[in-house]
Amino acid sequence: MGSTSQRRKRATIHDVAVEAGISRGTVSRVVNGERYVSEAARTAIEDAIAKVGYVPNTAARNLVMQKTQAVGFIVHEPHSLFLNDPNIGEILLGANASLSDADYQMVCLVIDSDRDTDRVARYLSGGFVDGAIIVSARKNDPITRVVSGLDLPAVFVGHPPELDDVPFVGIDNRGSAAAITSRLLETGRRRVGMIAAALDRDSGADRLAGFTDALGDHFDPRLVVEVPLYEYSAGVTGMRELLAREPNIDGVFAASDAVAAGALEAIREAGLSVPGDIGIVGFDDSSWAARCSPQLSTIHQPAGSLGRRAAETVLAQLRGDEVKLGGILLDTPIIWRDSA
Amino acid sequence: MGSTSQRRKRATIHDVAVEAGISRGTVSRVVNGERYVSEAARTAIEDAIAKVGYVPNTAARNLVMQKTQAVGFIVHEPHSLFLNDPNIGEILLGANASLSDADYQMVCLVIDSDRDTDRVARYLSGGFVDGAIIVSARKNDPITRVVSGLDLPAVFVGHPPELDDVPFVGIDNRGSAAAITSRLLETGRRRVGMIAAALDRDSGADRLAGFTDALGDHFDPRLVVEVPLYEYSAGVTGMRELLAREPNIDGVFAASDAVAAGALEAIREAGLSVPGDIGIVGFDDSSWAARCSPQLSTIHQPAGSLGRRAAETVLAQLRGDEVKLGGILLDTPIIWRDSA
DNA sequence: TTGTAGGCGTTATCAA
DNA sequence: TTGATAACGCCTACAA
Repeated sequence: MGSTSQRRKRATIHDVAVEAGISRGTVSRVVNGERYVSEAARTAIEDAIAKVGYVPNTAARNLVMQKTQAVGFIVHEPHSLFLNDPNIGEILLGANASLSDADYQMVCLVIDSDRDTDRVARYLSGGFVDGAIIVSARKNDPITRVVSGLDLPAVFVGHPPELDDVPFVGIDNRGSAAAITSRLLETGRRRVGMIAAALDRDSGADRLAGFTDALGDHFDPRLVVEVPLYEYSAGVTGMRELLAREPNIDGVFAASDAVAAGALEAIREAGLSVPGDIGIVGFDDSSWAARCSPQLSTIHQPAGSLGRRAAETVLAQLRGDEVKLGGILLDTPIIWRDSA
Repeated sequence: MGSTSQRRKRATIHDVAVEAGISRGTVSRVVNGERYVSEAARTAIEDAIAKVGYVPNTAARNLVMQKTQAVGFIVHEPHSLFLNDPNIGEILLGANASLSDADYQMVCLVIDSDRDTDRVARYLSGGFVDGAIIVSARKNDPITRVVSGLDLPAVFVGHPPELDDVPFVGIDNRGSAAAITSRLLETGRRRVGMIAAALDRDSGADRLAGFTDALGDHFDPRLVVEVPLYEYSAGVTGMRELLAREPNIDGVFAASDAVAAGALEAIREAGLSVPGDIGIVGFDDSSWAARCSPQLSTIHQPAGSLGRRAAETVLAQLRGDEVKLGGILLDTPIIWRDSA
């Protein structure tokens, strides 16, 4: 028993016109709800539409209208990050909300291999979308090249590496990191270290820089351990390493909440207490933060707002508004809870 | 300083043809790498393409080719679920992998409101995709109606409510739930309860049914507490309730790993130990499972494979192959760890 | 208020 | 090997 039920050809405006005995022009008017259509014609056409099961072919419409009412949301992340990053989902939802309000369809394109990169580049070039929101671009990214070559209205979430004259929305990772580190210092901790992650990316490097800023003369490179990704497991190993290097450590800035959660685990397994023995702070204010015990003191990353602002920025470009190049930085309040 | 750099009109095949002094037909052949083009013509055209910055308009191509090489991946979930469900991401990646191999573009459409539903329905009808993969359809879902009205090649992930004669790929929630409950029973637990979640969905209802099956005569409705979603916080409250109803409970089947993780927290806060006092098992084998302490005994849900199989199923339909209606059920091995 | 016809950017058929 | 030319399905002046 197969599903081979003759896939019948889709009805076109022409079919409707024939069925209703009225010209295609008028059918088109009815479909698009325009004025100047007689009641008689309208009902006849509506009947015909129902009868032949007509549904407009948007691709054809786009071709003639030269626009698609769609915006691409491009996520370029390796598996593990895409699945674990607590922010991407919120950014996506925020962007979708704004786009949806403006009656634009968000089309999410996932890049997970070089083949994907090429195909997405083609897709973008193909005129399927009127604009693009790009999350976590890489340096020397073909996508970036395509976008600027086409001068497709686009906005980046996070500072695109090596690109300064493009609109982007992000946060001040460095300043935020410095702020929460200072706050941690103010609680009287003397030996504070950092589990730095993702140093190959702006966010990671900036958070480390902020940490360094805040420590000033007290900065001790031995108290910084580097891990590859913003991951729970990286937090565990990172913290173990830190403890090995400096058993008397009493404060830790983890590069993200997930890392902090892992660190908590390592501290617990070492028989130490938080915040008693060690004060620890994270970054993101993701669901990890409230779920840990004790709950994490952290930096709030306004992921939903990032998505919304990004969407609004491309929408503005689409409208033809002036858009300021360079970054829009959103606020990142410190959320002080129990872990420090 | 605005970004108002005259968005110049995109070059078309026609422009290239004029520039190269050759007909559009030949240009098209070059673009599509066909044979029977003289070297001279080819290089002339390639130069012209580079000169005018030509990039094919895929929308136009699709119109005439009557296909798009794209498949929609439709996620219909409320915010919190979409962000927290550990499976969706893996399903998406699995589907993308298969689609990518077949040189299809996956376009992910997120439905987050009624407006979204309508727009996605339009998008699907619009001829932008050749097929669709639908995750977590609702009963009486407009999307489902559109898909079947269009008879667009489609496959569901999970059993679509009230629909039996459509292809879908899923797992045997009921059997799996019964299996792990039995396994828990075999460890000698006498008072075992369940934190049942998402009973308004097939997966949730089936897991409860499986639990009931396994318990047989020993089933005690007082030991089942219902929570709305597969969430950590639901696990915390659910477990507290269970403990309140039956302080001597010594076994728990949580409807998902996230729920189990929450239950662990509630058990800890009650001063009880796992697996000493209470044995607990989960469902999903998501990242929660390995992250808990003790690590969770659970059912492995093959999310990546679900995505791949789903993609292969629509790809098969696209090829015109016979596709068996009804479900393909994937294996769900028990992963026995430390929590029971 | 309605019909006609041209064009959107490609591909594909068929002569040349 | 190449060039016309007709679709593809739709919108939109323009004319009636």
